[in-house]
Amino acid sequence: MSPRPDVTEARKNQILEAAVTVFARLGFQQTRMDDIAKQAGLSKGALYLYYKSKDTIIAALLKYFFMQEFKRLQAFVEADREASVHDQLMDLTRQLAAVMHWMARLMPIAFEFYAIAGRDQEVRQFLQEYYHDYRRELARLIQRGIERDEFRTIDAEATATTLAALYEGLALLYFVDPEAHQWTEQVETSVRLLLEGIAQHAST
Amino acid sequence: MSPRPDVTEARKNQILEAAVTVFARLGFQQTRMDDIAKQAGLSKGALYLYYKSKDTIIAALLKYFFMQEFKRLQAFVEADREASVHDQLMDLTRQLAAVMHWMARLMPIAFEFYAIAGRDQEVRQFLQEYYHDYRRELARLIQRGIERDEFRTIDAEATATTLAALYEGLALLYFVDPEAHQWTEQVETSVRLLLEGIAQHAST
Amino acid sequence: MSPRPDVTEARKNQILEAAVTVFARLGFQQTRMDDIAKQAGLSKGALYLYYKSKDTIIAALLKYFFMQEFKRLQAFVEADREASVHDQLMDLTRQLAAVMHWMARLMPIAFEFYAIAGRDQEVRQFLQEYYHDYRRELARLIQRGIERDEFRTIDAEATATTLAALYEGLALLYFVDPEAHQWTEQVETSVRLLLEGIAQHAST
Amino acid sequence: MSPRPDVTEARKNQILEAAVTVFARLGFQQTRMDDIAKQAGLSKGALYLYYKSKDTIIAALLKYFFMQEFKRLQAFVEADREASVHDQLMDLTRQLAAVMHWMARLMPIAFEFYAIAGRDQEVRQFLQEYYHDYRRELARLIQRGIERDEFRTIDAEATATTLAALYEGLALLYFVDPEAHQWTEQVETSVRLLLEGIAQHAST
DNA sequence: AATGAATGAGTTTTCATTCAT
DNA sequence: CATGAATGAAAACTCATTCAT
Repeated sequence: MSPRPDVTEARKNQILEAAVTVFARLGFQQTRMDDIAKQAGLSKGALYLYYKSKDTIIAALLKYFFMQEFKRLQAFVEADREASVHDQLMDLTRQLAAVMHWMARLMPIAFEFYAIAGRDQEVRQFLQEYYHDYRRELARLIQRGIERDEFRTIDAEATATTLAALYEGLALLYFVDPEAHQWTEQVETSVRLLLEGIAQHAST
Repeated sequence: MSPRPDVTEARKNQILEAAVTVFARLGFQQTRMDDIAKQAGLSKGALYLYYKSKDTIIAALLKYFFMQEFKRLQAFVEADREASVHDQLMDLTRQLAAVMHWMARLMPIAFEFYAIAGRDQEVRQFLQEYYHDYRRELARLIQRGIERDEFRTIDAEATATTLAALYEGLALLYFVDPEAHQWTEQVETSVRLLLEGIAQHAST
Repeated sequence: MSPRPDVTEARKNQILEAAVTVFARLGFQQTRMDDIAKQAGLSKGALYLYYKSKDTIIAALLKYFFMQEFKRLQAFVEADREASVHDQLMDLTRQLAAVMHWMARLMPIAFEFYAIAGRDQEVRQFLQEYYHDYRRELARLIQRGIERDEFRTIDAEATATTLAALYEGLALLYFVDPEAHQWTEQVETSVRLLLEGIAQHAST
Repeated sequence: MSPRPDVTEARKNQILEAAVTVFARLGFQQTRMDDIAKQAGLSKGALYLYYKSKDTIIAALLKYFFMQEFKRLQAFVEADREASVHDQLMDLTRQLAAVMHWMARLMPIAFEFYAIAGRDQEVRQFLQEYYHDYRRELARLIQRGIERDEFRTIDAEATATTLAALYEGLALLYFVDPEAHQWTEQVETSVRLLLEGIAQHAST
């Protein structure tokens, strides 16, 4: 309605993206409002027009950050693919391996959020929901595999949790030491071991 | 005989233990030197008699913290047990599940260290060595399983990495949402799935 | 035309002048940043916008302080006066006597700089240059007196040094005990004694 | 009387001498009680058995420091010499030049005392007495010169002040830049100029 | 008398936040 | 809307002084 289109949303994202970049490099604490402002190409004052405080930026980032991650998974699962679930999961895995290097740059942010979750109820709750949804999507996929007789009659939920844990753990290990292994292969091998544990003997 | 025995070692540990407690609750940044001092039952000045700075305490904590963790694993692996490797790993897993609640309290510290590793070469290197050693111990155990024909001829290294990742991931998920599952069972189920993936068919 | 003119230079001087006042009263060490801020009519934080640290203020003050002093002398010497050099030096002396009371207030600052010169190469070097220039100006004047046959053929440099030493010493004695003498007369008498020592007999 | 001789005086001097050394190098403020203790070969606690506080040490030093200086002059003047006063003063001057290098090391302490005098009545008063006595001794000598007809009928007091100022000023200039001149000659030249100003024509 | 571990008040410096322009 | 100069609360760290041994 207003003659000028609402620039607010754009600015808020501009700030969040700047924040991601700087936070990833310096951490929440070491990052100055000036750093974010400079990275966003705005003045320090402008930040406060869009976010009430540094903490508000961090809180908004929490959602922005994990939302993006979740959408990737969801998009994958919702694509009603014709391939076997086994192949779909290997696809998902390969995709993960492919973006690992890029993700590692952002992982310090995730770790800081995990650390904060230990003392902040709201952050913890958000992460709980995130992981709940994340596992639900995986479980849905695995359930499909059971129904198609690709997998044994296992607990889809528990298996999804296992897979999610494996992904998280591999990402952590990769982050700590990207040179330690041929991670692309390692990730595939890890998931293949798991899939063999849940496969019908026929598939072995 | 000497009038005053050297209390330096004792004090340093006293401070580190206090630091663990407070850091876990408040995080590195939110924790004031006064908080550590109070928790240790010392004055702020006394802290500086034993550690040059807050950062020095954190650096000392890094070693103290992961060393303890590693010793637990090492003690387990070195015990030359007669049980099957499968049973040993399930034992290790159950032990992990048993201390998970206790560990979760300390995980924020670990997460902060991971976050710092992203920007501090020394911390990163320390963690690399830690995980390297950690995986090596697990690989040793798994290799034993292969030699005893319990497991298929798999890559012991890659499998150890998988197991380590699984442990880390499960600990993370537990930390975020301790109520989400019957974690004791979940952890066992997860590892059992993996073990089935690597077992000789005879064991299925 | 620009909305806000650059106040940096003004602020820096404002701070230096405040610093002179407070340092003279309390000394470098006893002076709190808050004292300078209050004296300057600024906040403590503002000080740090213009000077990196307390030491930076002190360093800037060193130059500001002695520069002013030197300019006074230089202005005097450069004025190509027609009076005899003897009369010019007596003029300079009377001028010194006149501002002595005002200078005494600032002398604690000078003394602190001298003390620091004992352990700081940069400060020492600055003072060396200051006194070098100071003596050179006096020597120039005295040389003029020799050329005009007012003075005997003496070493102008050595005499300038003598005069400078006399000035410094008298200022010191005045500072320590302003009531001890009729200083205005004392200073004139002292310099007159010296001038008689260097005068051609004709002037006796 | 007591079986053990009183060690208190010895200890107090031991501490003062240590203090002189360290203060000269580091300044009053930068010097830690630990530095003095170490230099004196005592423990920090021991210092407090003999001096109530750091300030008490500094206060005691003030007396110790200038007293030594004064004794040197007094010893010189009291020696009822047969030489002409002119020669005696030149002797005194040469003696000054000879110890200048050694004195320079201690001058930072003197400067700190001068600076403190600006804000501490007690210190100022002590210095006033010191310089009063100092000038009186010189005046006594000069008066002798007048009585012996070596000097013109000048104001002995004012001349003593002039000479004292000259000494102080030369010491200051030497301290700031020991390489600037052949100071030994400079000092003699300076005083000779003055003496020529006060001499009877006969002696010129 | 002597020690040196412990104390805690005091100071510099930083930086999120505000607000006059 | 946007700016960036100014604010001042907060915290790491120091070191003179104390006191149990």
